[in-house]
Amino acid sequence: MSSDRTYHHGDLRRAVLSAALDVIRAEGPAALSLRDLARRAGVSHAAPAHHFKDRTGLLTAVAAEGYGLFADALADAPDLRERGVRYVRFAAEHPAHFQVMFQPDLYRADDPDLLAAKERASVALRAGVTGLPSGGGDDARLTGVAAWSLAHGFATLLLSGNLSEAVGDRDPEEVFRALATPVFAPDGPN
Amino acid sequence: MSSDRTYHHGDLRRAVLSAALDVIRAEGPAALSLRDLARRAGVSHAAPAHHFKDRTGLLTAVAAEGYGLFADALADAPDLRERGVRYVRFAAEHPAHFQVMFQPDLYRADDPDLLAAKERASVALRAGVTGLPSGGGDDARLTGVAAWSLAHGFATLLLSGNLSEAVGDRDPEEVFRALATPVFAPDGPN
DNA sequence: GCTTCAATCTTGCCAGTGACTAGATGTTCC
DNA sequence: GGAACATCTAGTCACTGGCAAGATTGAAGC
Repeated sequence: MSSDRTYHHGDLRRAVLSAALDVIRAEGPAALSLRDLARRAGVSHAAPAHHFKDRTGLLTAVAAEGYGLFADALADAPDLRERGVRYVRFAAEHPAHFQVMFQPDLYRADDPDLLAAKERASVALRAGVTGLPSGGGDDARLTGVAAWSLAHGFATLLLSGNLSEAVGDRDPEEVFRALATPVFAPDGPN
Repeated sequence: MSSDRTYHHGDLRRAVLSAALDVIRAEGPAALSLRDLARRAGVSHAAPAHHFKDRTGLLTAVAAEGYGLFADALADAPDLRERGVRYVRFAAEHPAHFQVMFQPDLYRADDPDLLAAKERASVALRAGVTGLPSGGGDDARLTGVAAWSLAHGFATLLLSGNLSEAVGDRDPEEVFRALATPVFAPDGPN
């Protein structure tokens, strides 16, 4: 942070994006105000518009960045259960991104950058499901959706505060690993 | 709808609530505007405030109503899998309620009416989990969280449009029943 | 070095919104 | 029929998103 503010900010795009993530994490996407973000960055109220066009554009950028990070986080998971663990970990570490990503009415779903990142994530998510013992048929697809649902449900319930009682002060990842093991363990008990 | 509008609306509270559900279903909670709802109901812009105090109050009422309907929908489910099916059915039939219920930053979580309804739903959700073969210990709690996560994940992915490919034109309930059967069937295979 | 040009940022403006206040209207109950 | 109350209206204010016009800066070409 340079105190000698010049006319040009330097990296306003990242500054606004980061401030937006802070606000979303703390108060949810509904509390986002472009003017507030501009004030935090120390620029005029119309400056962010040049980088994001409008409020929806900003949220689209958040979602796109989120899907990119998501794809990276899921890559190279050894098995289905571990992929679920990384899914939960991503949600816990990037709650703002995660929240926006799965509320399509907040952003422009047809944005090219977003579509590309989402496709990358989709590939990373699907990889390995077809390598299950049940083969690559309809069963495998159902198994994939079940695994996705389990991880996604745990992640969203966690972020909405609905698991605070069940998880307690334990690491959410570990709780998920424990409950996921009997469900689709590659070599677990049962 | 009476065309002979009188000074008193008759049931403005329900009219605003219903209009709100329509908007949320179509465009999400972010698109809610109290003034728009007032226009739809044919009353002045400040009329809804008497029934809901403010925007947050309206969303609190939506969440409270949702938890009440939710508790009713879950009551008397024969087994854990069927409870999951009803969970998914509720989300599909009441998408607006469901969306708001699980975004606590939208409403006042300490509202008495809401807390009462949520407690009812919580009881209905937990009932039967302790009656599982694994007993009432920590395993049962994990199984309960797993079942909840599975149903909740499927429901939210469904509402966010992420399962349109996997579900196709089939009934979501049936798809869920199919994928849930091997996971925690009361008397299924394995 | 100087000019041109595009990118970035500022200022000013407008319509729409949420929230508040004071007052008007209708209803209920005695 | 009149008082007390719930409900609705009208007016206002601060704030927001979005747009347009202009100012400032940095970079590329000559």
